[in-house]
Amino acid sequence: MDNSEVAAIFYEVADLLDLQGVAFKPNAYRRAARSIEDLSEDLSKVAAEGRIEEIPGVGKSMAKKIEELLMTGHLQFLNKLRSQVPPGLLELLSVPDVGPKTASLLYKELGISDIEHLKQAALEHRLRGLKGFGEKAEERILQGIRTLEAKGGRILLGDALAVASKYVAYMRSKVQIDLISPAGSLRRGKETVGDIDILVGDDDPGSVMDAFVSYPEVREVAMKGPTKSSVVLSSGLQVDVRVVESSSYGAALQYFTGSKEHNVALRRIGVEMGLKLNEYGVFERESGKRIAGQTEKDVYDVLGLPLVPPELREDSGEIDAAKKGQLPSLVEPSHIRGDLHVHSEWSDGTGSIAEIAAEAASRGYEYVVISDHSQSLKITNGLTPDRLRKQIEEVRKVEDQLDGKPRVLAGSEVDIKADGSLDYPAGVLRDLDFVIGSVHSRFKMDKADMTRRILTAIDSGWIDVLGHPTGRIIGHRDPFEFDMDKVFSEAKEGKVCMEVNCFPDRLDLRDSHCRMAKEAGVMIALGTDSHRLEQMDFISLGVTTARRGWLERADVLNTLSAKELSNHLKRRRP
DNA sequence: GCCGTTTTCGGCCCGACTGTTTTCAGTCG
Repeated sequence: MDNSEVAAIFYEVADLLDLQGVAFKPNAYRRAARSIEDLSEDLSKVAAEGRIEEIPGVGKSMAKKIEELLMTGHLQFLNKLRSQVPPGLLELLSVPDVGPKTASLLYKELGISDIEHLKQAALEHRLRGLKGFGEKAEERILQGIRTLEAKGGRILLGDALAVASKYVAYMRSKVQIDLISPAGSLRRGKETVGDIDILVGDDDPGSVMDAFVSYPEVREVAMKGPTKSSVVLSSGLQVDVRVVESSSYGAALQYFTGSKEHNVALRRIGVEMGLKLNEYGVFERESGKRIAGQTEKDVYDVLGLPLVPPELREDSGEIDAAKKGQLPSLVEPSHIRGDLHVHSEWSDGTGSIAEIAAEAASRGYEYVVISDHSQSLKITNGLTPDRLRKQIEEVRKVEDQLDGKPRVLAGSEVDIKADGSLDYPAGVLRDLDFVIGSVHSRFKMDKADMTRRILTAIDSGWIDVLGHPTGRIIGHRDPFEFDMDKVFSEAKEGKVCMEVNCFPDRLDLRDSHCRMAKEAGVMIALGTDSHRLEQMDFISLGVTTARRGWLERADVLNTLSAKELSNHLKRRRP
């Protein structure tokens, strides 16, 4: 039973308690579940060392339940709860506008215990007799079920950013707006987002709202109030906008950026100081006097904290770090001096080496790594040793023509075969400036074999970077299993970097794994895995992921200058 | 069920919007 399984069980307990109308406990379980998810070590290890109760939000009672889960794989308490709540009632909670109160009411009054029956009842107009239910409520629930059936999913950060910037540009074109910014999980840079939040600071909310709902791609206006509106786009994506007076913009931006848990923690600090936080500002409880709100920094200031970067606002240790003045100084886009993973037309990319080099130069990079696929990956037109030698000649030629601005490194994304050997012999690898080793096949190997496979590749001494280390494709392929602790410690030993593959549906390593890698002393290399020139933009998604993983400039390989990089690479050739 | 330089008991974040209410409960973020 791993951490995420224990967390999932606690979430279920919380929902079941909610359905029974139990107060406060549900949130206690949710808080503990979140702490467990964020834990950077195995729960079983924490348990073995008697440190379970050190997990935030876990006390005696939950510690016992965790131990029971780890020992037996079951939880009596959960079984009891399940027997008290009809199966299926849980799924009702996933319907928008159906919360615990409504779900229990539906069950008690109409015996409804799953979405299918709810849909039937709504279609037959059997809901409108219920207390608090009218025609509208019935329609809303039907609409909610349709929305759920239609999408249910979250969209990739890269896609959401594009939608948001288009939307913001539209609103700006329609009406004069003082201040506007995406907020929510989008601003925090989560790898996927469920909806898009936009915050506006303006003293004329009416016209902003009108502009907002007039966006051509709006399919449905779900709600429209004087300061808050919500629409569904034809893609099914929900977009919320909130308008506050410009003088409250900082407080509101803080508030709507979240995360919810981060904000709860901040308000708790506020309460201790006799302050009240809301989207309009920070107020003294006694006098009601407003003491901050213009900027986000002011809000954190009056709480005695430095400004916490949005990417860290997950209540996963950043508040403590802020209190102690130990927030990391995060890596920034401007620190990045090159792209370490780019495909050309030699394999399955589209750009020529000269075009890629020119693109890198136009981005102000000092270097770029050409890293096409190796020979086994036939489907990508992987390079035979012969073609690779020719490509290296071409790389040298282009670099000479540009007088080394940028430096163009001859690299390869070399396949790590099932036995851990590399797809080129040493004689070929020796001619390369930069080697990314990647697993592209046999993802379903068992954990021990996959661990051995990766360790063998690292131990070869040839690879500089382990490419997309977990192999996941967000929403399509789960990460493959291997012993990350072992791999990280071996990588540290061999001075091998882990990649953050910046491709929008990879982001691999992910944020939390970056943090683990840093703690293990492993450097991160950002590579866009570009197959077209414009995809080199993806570097910003990688920087965001690195920031969410608490990485600083010194943790990221591509913050080195060209000279430092080549020294680094020279040092570690076998 | 957790937690505490005000507390080991008594709190537990806060406000907008909707629908159906004739003053507010439920849901959401």
